[in-house]
Amino acid sequence: MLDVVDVELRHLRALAVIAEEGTFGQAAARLGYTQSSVSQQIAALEKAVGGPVFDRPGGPKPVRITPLGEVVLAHGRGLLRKADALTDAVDRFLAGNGRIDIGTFQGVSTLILPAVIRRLLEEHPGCDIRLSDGTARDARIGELDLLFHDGEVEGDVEHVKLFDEQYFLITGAGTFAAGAVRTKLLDDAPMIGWPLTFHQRWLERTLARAGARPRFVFRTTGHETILSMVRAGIGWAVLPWLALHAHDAWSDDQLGIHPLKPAPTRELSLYWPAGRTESPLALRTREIAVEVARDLAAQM
Amino acid sequence: MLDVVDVELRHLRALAVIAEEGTFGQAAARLGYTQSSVSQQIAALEKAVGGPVFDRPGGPKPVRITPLGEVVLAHGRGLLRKADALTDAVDRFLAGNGRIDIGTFQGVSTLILPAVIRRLLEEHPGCDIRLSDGTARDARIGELDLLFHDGEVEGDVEHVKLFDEQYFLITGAGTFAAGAVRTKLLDDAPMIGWPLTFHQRWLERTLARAGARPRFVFRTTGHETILSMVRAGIGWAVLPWLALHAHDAWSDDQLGIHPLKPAPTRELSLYWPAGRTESPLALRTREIAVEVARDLAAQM
DNA sequence: CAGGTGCATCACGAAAAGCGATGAATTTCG
DNA sequence: CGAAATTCATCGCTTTTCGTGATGCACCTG
Repeated sequence: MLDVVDVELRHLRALAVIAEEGTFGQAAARLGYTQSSVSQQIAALEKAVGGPVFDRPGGPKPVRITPLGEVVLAHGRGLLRKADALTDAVDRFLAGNGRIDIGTFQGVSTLILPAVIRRLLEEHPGCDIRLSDGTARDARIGELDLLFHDGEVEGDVEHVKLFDEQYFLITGAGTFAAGAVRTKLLDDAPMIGWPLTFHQRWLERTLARAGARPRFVFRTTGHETILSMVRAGIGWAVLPWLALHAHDAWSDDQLGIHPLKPAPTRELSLYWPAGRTESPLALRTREIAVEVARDLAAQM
Repeated sequence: MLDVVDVELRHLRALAVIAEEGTFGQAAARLGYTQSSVSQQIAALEKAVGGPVFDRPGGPKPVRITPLGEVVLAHGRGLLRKADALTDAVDRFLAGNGRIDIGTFQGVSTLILPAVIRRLLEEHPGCDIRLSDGTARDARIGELDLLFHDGEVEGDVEHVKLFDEQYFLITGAGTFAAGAVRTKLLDDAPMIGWPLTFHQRWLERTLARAGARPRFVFRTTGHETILSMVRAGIGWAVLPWLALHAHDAWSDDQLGIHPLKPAPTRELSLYWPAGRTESPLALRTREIAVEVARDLAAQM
C-alpha cells in the first residue's frame, strides 16, 4: 500500500518548507510555486503516507504539523540532506574531483607518474587518486581508468604513445671517449642493475639480443643508489634518460654517459579501456600525462 | 543547473536495479515496467545529473555503469535506504508504535497511569512513551498528547471523564463502628498525609470546606508507608479508593475503613488538545485509559 | 456580521510517464 | 561473411500528473 517511490523528494521539500514558514502560501512563494500547487503536493504526500501531515486550523492561523507529519519530516530532512550530498558529489565529479584508478607496472613509470600526479593534485586537490602497481604477470586494464605500460595490453583498449625512452651507458668518468659505445662491449662487463623486475628483465633481454650479457655484480633498487655505485667504480650501469635527468647526472663529472649502439629504447604508452565513458578526471589526467611526456621528450 | 529534486527516487531505483541485473530489460521486468519506460527513466536521470550513467555496448552484452553512474549509485543507494526507513517508520507509526507524550500532575494518576502504560507496552512494545509530571502551577496541554488531570485545563482541549475518585477514612481497627463517619469528626484529629503536593493541598482544602482541619502529625510519600503509620497508631489517614485497592487494605484487619460524610470526591479526567490530528497511539492510549478506568470503577 | 486570511477544489492546458511497435547497433553462430 | 538474436533508443499514442488561475469554503477578527 505504501511504496517507497510514492513519496517524492519534491513533496518532502514542500513539507519541510511549510514546517518552517507556517503557511502553505509563504512556502509556495519560497519554492516558486503557487499556493494551489503546494496544496496538491501535500495532498499527494498525505495520500502516499496514509494520513494527514498538517492540521489546518483555518483562518489566519498557521498550519501545524501532525505527529505523523513529524515522523515524515524527521526522515524527510535526512533524505533531502542525502539528495543534496548526491548533487554535490555529482558536481564535484563533473568538475574533475572524482576518483581515478591509475595502474603502472613494476616501476615502468617511476619517473613520469610522480610529475603527473603532482600536477593533478595541484589542479584538483580534492580528487581521490588510487595507484596500483601491477605485480601480476599479464597487463590487464581491469577496473583501471588509466594504465602506464610499455608492452602490449590485453583486452579492448586504446592508447597514446607518451615517448621513446632511450637507455644510456653510465660508467666512471673517462672510461670511454665521449660518444656512442657499441652495446656488444657490455658483454661480460661488471654491471649494477635493479633486481629482476619486469622492467629489468626487459632491459637484460634487450641487451642480450644485442649480444651483451653483462655480469650483474650488484642489484639494488633506486637509480641514485645505482649511480653511487658506478661512481664508486663497482661497475657500469644502463639507465633510462629520465633517471639521468631526474638525478642531474649530466653535470656529474665523476660519471661518463654514453649512448649505446644499438640503443635500447622502449616505448612508454598510456592505455585506457575502449568504449567506456571516461570520467572528466581521467580525461584531464590523460591530457596532463601527454603534456608532461611532451615536455620531457623535448629535453631529450 | 542541477536541482536536488530533478533526480527522483524512481530513477535511482531503476539505476540500482539495472546495476544489479545488467540489462534494462531484466530490470524493467523486476520493476514492473516495460523496457522502453526504464530506458526513458535512465535518460531522464542522465539529463538530471548531466552525463551518462551507463555505457551501452550494444548487442547481448550487459550495460556497464560509468564512473559518474557509480557516484550517483553510491549516493542513490543511501537515498533508497533512507526512503525505506521512512516508509518503515510511517508503517510503524500507523500501526501504533509511535511516540506519545503523556502528562500528569503531581501524582494525580499515580495509580491508574502505571496500569495504562503496562497495557500499552503489552500491545506496542516498540512505542516510545514519555511521561512528564508537571510541576508547574498551571495545567497546560502544551506539546502533550494526553494529560491526566482533575482540575481545569487551560487552552483548547477536549476531555473524557475517567471516574470519580472517592476518599475514605483509614483508622486503626475498631476506632469507629462500621459505616460512614462524619467528616467534621476529623477536625483536630491526628492525621498522616502526603507532603503538600497539588494533590494533598486539594484534599486538605476539601476537608476544611467540610469543617475538618486535622492536625497533620506526619507527612510522608507513599500510600503503603502511610498505611503502616496508621497501623502503628500514629494517626488516621484519608486516602482514595484506588490506593486502598492497590494495597489490599480492605482485607487488613488492623485497619478500619470508613466512607466519609460528606465524602471528598474528585473527578479524574483525561485531556487532549482539541482540533489536532492525533496519532493512532494516542487514540489507542485513550481507549485503554477509559477501559482501565471503567474496570476500576466497576470494583468501587 | 462583514472583512480578511488561508487552504481546498475545480477546470484547463502543458508536460511527462508509460506502453507497444519499430529501428539501429552489435554480438554470436552457422 | 551473412543471418539470427539480443539489446537499447526512438516514435507515436494514450493516460496520468503537474502547475496555474479562479473560485469556494472555513475560520478568525474587529
